[in-house]
Amino acid sequence: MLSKKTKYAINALVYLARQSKDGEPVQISRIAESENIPRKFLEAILLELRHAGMLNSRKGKTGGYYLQKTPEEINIADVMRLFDGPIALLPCVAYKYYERCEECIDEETCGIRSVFSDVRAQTVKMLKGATLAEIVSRSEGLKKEISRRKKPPKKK
Amino acid sequence: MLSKKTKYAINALVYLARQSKDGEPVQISRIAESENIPRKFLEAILLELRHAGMLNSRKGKTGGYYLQKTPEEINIADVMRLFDGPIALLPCVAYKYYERCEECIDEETCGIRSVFSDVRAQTVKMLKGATLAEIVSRSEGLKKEISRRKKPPKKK
DNA sequence: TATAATTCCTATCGAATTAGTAGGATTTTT
DNA sequence: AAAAATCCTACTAATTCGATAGGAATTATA
Repeated sequence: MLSKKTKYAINALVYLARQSKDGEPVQISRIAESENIPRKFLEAILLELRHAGMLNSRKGKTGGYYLQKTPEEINIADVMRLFDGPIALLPCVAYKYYERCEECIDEETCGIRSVFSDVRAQTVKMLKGATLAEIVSRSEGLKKEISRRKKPPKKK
Repeated sequence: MLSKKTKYAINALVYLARQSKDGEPVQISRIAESENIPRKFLEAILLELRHAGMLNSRKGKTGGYYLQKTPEEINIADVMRLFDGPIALLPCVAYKYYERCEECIDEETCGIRSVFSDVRAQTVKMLKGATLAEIVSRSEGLKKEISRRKKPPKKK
């Protein structure tokens, strides 16, 4: 499961993708209240996102955070790696965080590894496609579908 | 990432799928040595697998563990759920372990949830297909491929 | 130029989880 | 009766998670 940190990070990023028109900074406390995230915890999270180059900030009285990249360039895979580490379920199939399984007898012929290698490839593919833009778009789609269902079609 | 417990469990199960001819029990200490798993830890793991109905055991001098189901019937998804809980990355897209995200504002229109729902579906599908039989078969396939590469084809 | 409001940053903390270990009870074969 | 295996409960050290505290630095504005 995702850590709360990662979940909060994604929610904050999506919020910024929606809110910040023309890149105007949004205050931490505003994001925290809107997204039900503990203020101080969010502070630490946004800081890390800035260090990772996804966000930028302005200090002082009119300060706040805003996206450093476009919503198309920020994806869930990168956010997850930043806070939770590898997406792979086994260290021996991770790409950036590769590590041999200590108990492993023969990595090359390991059927377990083969399975988890496939799982990782599929998952990474899907999570890279999950950009902030894609998430916002999906949400819009869901809203439309629901309002369509609530207003039943007129009789002929 | 998988816990060591889950990894050990899978390795032990695959070992049993390979070793136990005609369902003869295999001793814990033998599995532990062969698969590089701490003896006492493995003891606890096998016990859980028995309680879950995947293994059975015989006590006493000629005792040990053996598969309770066929290698086709035991899959990685079930083992992971047993030790690590849900396969879903968000509680709100888990099936058996469903839980609302506390911070969530509207589950129905959540684009994040939509993405992770897809990821879960794909992952579960792959992990259910990953039976002990499939894993052993993949391993055999890999062995053959390697030996083919080492003996280069004869000249015409 | 003071001050109010914001981010920046380090340190700390309690609770939960992980990865085991200890030790003896129970069961079965010889 | 002894040997050898599983069964079962309890414990523990180390790490991670989810946060909080408190103040330094920065910036707009009265």
